[in-house]
Amino acid sequence: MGRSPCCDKVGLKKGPWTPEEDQKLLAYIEENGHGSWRALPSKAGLERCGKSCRLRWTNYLRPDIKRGKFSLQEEQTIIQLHALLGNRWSSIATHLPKRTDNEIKNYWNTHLKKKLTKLGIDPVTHKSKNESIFSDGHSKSAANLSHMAQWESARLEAEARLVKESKIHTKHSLQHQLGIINSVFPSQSSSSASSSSNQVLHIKPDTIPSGSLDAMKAWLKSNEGNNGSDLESPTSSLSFCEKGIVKDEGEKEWKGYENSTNLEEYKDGMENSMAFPSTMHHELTMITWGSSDDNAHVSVADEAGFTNLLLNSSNSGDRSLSPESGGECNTCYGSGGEFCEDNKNYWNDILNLVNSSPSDSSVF
DNA sequence: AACGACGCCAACCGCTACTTT
DNA sequence: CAAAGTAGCGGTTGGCGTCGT
Repeated sequence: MGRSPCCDKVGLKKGPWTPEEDQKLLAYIEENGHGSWRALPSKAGLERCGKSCRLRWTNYLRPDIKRGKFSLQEEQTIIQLHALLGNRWSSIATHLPKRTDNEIKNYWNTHLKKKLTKLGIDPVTHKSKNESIFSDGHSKSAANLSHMAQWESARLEAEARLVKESKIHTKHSLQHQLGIINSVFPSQSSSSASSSSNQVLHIKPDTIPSGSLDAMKAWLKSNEGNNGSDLESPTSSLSFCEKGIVKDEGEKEWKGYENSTNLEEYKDGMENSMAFPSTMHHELTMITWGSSDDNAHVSVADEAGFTNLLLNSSNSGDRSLSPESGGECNTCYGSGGEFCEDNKNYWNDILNLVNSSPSDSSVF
C-alpha cells in the first residue's frame, strides 16, 4: 500500500497556482478530461504533481463551483450535517451543491466553530457547554449523537457498497428500476419519473413489497415490538423520539442564530435533526428525484441498491412516508398518547435539506 | 508609517481505502 | 492473496490581507 510518491519528486512546483497554470489545466481537462491524475501534469505541460492538479481542479477550477459567502441555509445545513456526521466534509459537501469539502471545512473552522462556541455550544459534540440547559431531557438527544454517528458510519459503509453495486447498472437498469416503482406506485410515480421538478413519492406502507438490507431489516425488526416505529439503531438502548426530545412548538424557520444568540433556536434546529435517525433522511432522498434549476439531478432511484432499500425500508413499520401526513409515526405518541407536533417541523426540515441536496449523494 | 497580531483560505501532507497487477 | 499503484479524504500549514496599536 504505497503512498503516491509523485509529490516527493524533486523539481515539481509547489505553492500557489499561476493563471497560466490554471489555464493549462483547464484547457487540458476540458479537452481530454482528467483521466489519470498522475499522468495529467506531463500531458498538460504542468510541472506539478497529479495530486496538486486534482486539488486545484476540484477546489477551484471546476466549473460547477460556487464561491463567496455562505447563506444562512447553507450554514444551517452544515451545522445539522456536522452534528450528524462529524468531520466528514466530503459527505457534507454532497449536500451543499457547488461547495467543496475544503471550502466547507475552512468555513467550519473559521466561522461556524466560533459562532457555536460563542453561543456556548461545543462545536464537536454540539452539546451545550452548560449541561443544565439540556437537563430537561435534551441531553439525551445530544448524547445520542455520538451513538448515531457510529451508526451512521456503519450505514455509510453499506451505502457505499450499494452505490458501487449500482454503478454497474446501465440506463436500461434505470428504466427497469423506474418501471418497478411505477408498477408498485403507479399513481404516485407516473408523473414523477418524467417530471423535471422535484417530486416526493407518498408511499403507503401497505404497498411496499418486502426485500432486504440486512442491517436495516435487523434494525426494523428490533423495533417491531414497538409498532415497528421506535427508531433505534441496533445497538442502541435509547429512543430517538421521546417526549423529552421533541418540543411542542410551532413550525419554525431556522433563524440566524449568530445574530440572535438565541440558543433555543439552535437547539430546535439540532433537535429536529437529531430526533430521528438519518435512515429516515435516506428514505426521503430515495423517493425524491427530478432536477433543480441548477443541478442536473439523476435519480437515486436508478441506483439498484437504493431502490431495494426504498422498496424495503418501511417494510416492517407502520410509518407513513408522507410528509403531508405530518410524517406521523407511532413513536411520536408520548406515554400519555399525545402526538408529537414537531413531526411536521422535522419533516419539513429534512425535506428542505434533502430536496436541496444532490440526489446522488451517498450519505442519505 | 511601521509593526505585530489575527483571520482567512488555498494548498500541502500524510493517511486510508480502493483498484490493479 | 499480496504488493504496488492510485484516488480521495481530513488535518495542518503558510502566505497574504486586514486590523489594531
